[in-house]
Amino acid sequence: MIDGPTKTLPRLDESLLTHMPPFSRLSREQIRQILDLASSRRYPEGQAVFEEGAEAGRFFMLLDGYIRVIRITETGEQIIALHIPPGQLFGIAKAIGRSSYPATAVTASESIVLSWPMELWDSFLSYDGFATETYKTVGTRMGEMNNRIVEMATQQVEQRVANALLRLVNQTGRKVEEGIEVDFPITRQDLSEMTATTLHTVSRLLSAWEKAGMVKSTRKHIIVCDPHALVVLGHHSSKH
Amino acid sequence: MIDGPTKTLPRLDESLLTHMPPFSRLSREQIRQILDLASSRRYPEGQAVFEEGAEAGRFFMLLDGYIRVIRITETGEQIIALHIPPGQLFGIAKAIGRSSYPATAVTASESIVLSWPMELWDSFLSYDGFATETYKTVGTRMGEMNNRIVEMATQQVEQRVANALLRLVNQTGRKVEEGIEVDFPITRQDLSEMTATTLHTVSRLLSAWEKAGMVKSTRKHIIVCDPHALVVLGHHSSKH
DNA sequence: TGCGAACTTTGTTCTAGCGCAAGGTCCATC
DNA sequence: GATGGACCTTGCGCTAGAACAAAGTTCGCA
Repeated sequence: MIDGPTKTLPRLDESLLTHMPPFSRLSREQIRQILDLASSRRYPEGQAVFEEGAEAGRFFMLLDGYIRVIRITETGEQIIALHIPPGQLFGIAKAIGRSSYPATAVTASESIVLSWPMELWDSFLSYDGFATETYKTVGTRMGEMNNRIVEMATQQVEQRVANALLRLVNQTGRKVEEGIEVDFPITRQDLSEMTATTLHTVSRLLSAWEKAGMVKSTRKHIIVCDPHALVVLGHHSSKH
Repeated sequence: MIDGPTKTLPRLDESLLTHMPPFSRLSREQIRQILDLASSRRYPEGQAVFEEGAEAGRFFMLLDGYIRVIRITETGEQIIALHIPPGQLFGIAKAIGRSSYPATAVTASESIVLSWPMELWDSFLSYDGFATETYKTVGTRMGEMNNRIVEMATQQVEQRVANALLRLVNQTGRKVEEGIEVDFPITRQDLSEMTATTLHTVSRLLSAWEKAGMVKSTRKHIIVCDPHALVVLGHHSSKH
């Protein structure tokens, strides 16, 4: 079966949303209403869901997969701003008083996404708990950005990469035999775009950490074996 | 006359708020109500209005002066996150779903500040235009943080300092005979904390720019004479 | 009017990590 | 099962800018 770009998948079940924070205080009927207004769509890995600067016509909830929020400079460099795990809203330009998307959203792995027309935003705000949860999300993301600025301003590359990797496994980690694995395909290049360094430096660091038994990595996969050791590295004072 | 810490200055005039965006759509009576609930206070230069991590008991509006939003690392380094010009709300933790302040606010020059107990926040949200303007402010600040991350990740020190200086004169500049002057006392150290570099490097850059006739600076004062030349410097490609 | 603290300048040395280069490995596709 | 593209590794030299150092300047205040 082939899905057209904005086609709806087989009827969505209420249980999809009942445990997602923005909707968790709603009744089954309310959730039914919300689902009936939603489009759902599957995106293969690496697809753009929306582009920076485009008119913010819809807002989204990630049901499954991972979203990478990126920005691109005039000179073509990519910066990865954020990874979004399942269960979160994204593309919520209206929540920060914008009418266009401030960044590009790309799937980091195959993903299932719900979306609604932005015209419905104001009506969603009146659902119990929705506004609160939304602004909490905004606050969290702001906090993350802030921490990132502080990190980039004060820490060495090794510490930044260690911290970025820790954040990834904390937020999106999947337990495997040897440790905790980042739950989506990730390259050295990706990590370098998250930490403002080069893929070469990331590669060298991962090699060194692998020799020290702290991580294990293969093509596009990274397993953290000894998180504590990474934490130590990450806290390692500052530029002294 | 000596003001106690939370004392109210002589009765506040409605005209103070009528042209501030968050309140500009309100009637004279509504503004009167709001002012009657406010405390106003004068802070000398360099005073903390609130500290990172403290319980967010009040929210604020800057009437006059400048606020510097800073964060401090475990190792004691300061990062300047933002400067807030008169007419803006700050310390609005509730707007991003937080119960504590995410950063420290210090006056960059002598300032006059209104404040209200955070318990009033929800009631303020129902004033026409207040919520919209507030979330726009949040969005703008998020955008600035985002740009800063991109800048730090892709640009050289010289470009970052040039851009930071341009932003300062654009947002807070005062026209003087020789050009545009930053409207509050600012040291090389401050500029370095805004751009993740050292005061030495900033000093060298300013010296060079002064020789080239682009700026004029004295102790704690910087005048930009040739903004266009700085713009050119700031856009100067990237790390190539 | 003289002292000390805060701020600024400028020179020199040193290094983290980037740029460049080359080669290796994995994987999809035909 | 061969070809090409995407991804990864490693070595080496170089440079932006931090660190270190020392002296000069401005200002508030006793």
